[in-house]
Amino acid sequence: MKITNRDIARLFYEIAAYLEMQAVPFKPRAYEKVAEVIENLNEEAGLIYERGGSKALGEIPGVGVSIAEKIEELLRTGSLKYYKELKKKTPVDLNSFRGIEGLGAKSIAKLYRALNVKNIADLEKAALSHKIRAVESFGEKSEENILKGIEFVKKSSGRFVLGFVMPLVREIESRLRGLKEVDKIVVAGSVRRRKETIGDIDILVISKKPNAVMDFFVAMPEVARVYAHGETKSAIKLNNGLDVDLRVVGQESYGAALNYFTGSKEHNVALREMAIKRRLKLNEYGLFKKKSNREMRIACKTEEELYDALGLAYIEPELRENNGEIEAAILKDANKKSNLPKLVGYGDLYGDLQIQSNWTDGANSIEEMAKTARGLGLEYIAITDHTKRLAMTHGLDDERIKDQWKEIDAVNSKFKSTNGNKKFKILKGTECDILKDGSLDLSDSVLSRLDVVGVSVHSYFNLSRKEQTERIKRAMENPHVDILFHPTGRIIKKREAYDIDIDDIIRSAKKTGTILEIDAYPDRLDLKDEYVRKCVDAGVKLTIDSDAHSVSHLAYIEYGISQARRGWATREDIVNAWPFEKMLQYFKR
DNA sequence: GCCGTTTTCGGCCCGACTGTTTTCAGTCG
Repeated sequence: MKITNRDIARLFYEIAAYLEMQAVPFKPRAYEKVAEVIENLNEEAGLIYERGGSKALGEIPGVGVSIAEKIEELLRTGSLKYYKELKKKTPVDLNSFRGIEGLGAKSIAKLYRALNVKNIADLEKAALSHKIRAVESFGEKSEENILKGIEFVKKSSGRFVLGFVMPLVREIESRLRGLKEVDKIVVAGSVRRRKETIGDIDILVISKKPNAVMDFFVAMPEVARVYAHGETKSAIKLNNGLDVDLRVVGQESYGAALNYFTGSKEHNVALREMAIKRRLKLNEYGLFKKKSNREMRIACKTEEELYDALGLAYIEPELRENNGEIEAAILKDANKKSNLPKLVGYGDLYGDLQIQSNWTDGANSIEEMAKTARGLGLEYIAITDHTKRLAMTHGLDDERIKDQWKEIDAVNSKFKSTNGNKKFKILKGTECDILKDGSLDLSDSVLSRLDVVGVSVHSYFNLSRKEQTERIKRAMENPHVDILFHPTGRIIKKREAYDIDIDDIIRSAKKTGTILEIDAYPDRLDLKDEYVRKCVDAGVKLTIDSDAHSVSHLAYIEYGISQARRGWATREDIVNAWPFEKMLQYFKR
């Protein structure tokens, strides 16, 4: 089995937790740090090792002699003795506890020692029978919080964050595309609709020799289990727990099959009802018309044909949730036009307005972030490091941020001198903390000198709905504030959004001219699609930002665009899809 | 266990909240 950087990082995070359980000093931080570095590496550790052996591994920041040896052992044998020994000492299933807020390694260790709690099922049993409150340093309240956490985990389990599994999806797709027996391939299902989390992967292939495709598919190295291995359908489970279905259809039903397997179920049901009204029948094999006791297949080679035959404009996959898209797609007889919006496109963004650098908790320098962004085709970025309230990130204060401006000026003039014709600009920005009372973490005089001011909440998540809403509204009323970053604070599968009145926030954004962000980081996607649509309807402008903390995160902006499209947003709704000067004019002056 | 040097070992992002205590450990960002 090939060991990826993700595998190594995950193992090191676990080692850190096991060491933490034993109260080993400092080592946990060392493993955590190196896990983070490896997770964000641009090159696979396996390739680095092939190129330069353990010496090259040692050049990775955070990797010393001991960790280089461990990576080497992992790459060569696929497992790690040190990890196994640690796990033997406290044999708890760490992954099953992930997502339970407030329960860290030390607490898990205590519960294991006192009650032999090894996984989330044990934990739930212990909490329900009130055994946890009897353990030292736990009480009634902690028991309650644990049960709440378990509820949250149950709700989000079994699903995968789209942006985190997409690299694997694309790898499998391109492998299959490379087979000579494959004529056409599309990943359908919720991946194609770009849902924020996916339950499984549905792949559709056109092939005249399906057996060869299926044999290859079930024999891939990541396959943990084969559920089915047939001529038209195979199903597997990957070693990361993700289920993948592969279906082979003939060219003649491709459009209908793609539509059927893309879903959503609700969208398909509504389409079938439309077909029935027109005396047609729609299924995964085609759209059929009855003619003198025989069924005739009409219009199924492409999805466009299919929709057209039903009197509809083509509906983008991101909209197919039966949330009004079918009604909007109805073609009016005279000019064949529909009410569907022209969605913002995947190549439509000019810039990125939330990026962290190594001035705070980012991994790369301002110049490195800028170069990578320019390589991705962007024309500008804003550097928006944290402010001092976020002590852990060594957030900037009124003085340090001025030092940062000097560096930004220097990098900007460097770009100018070395790239005369190609324009690229770094804007001076901030991700300024909103304090408990809605005031801001930088002075107004500093804020007024920035090109772009983003504000966000990182503390006091538990305020009442009223207090939290008022707090954020007060921040938006500040005349220097341009953007509210990740407005609801949710982290998918990890943390619920804080309690706010989103409609009130949107009204206030409209009134104050504040832009709301679609944070594109894969497990944030904040605002979510439903709220994006509310903004679009209310005429509140949006921005799509990567929230990158390293150069490898800059490409995440794609998932923010998906979220915007799922929220029916057009180019007109997204300020960083506008020409630069037009966007600047929209910012509060 | 790593790093940065003061080349051989001391220091390691830190402040605030929460729930448990009654002075603090654990967790989070």
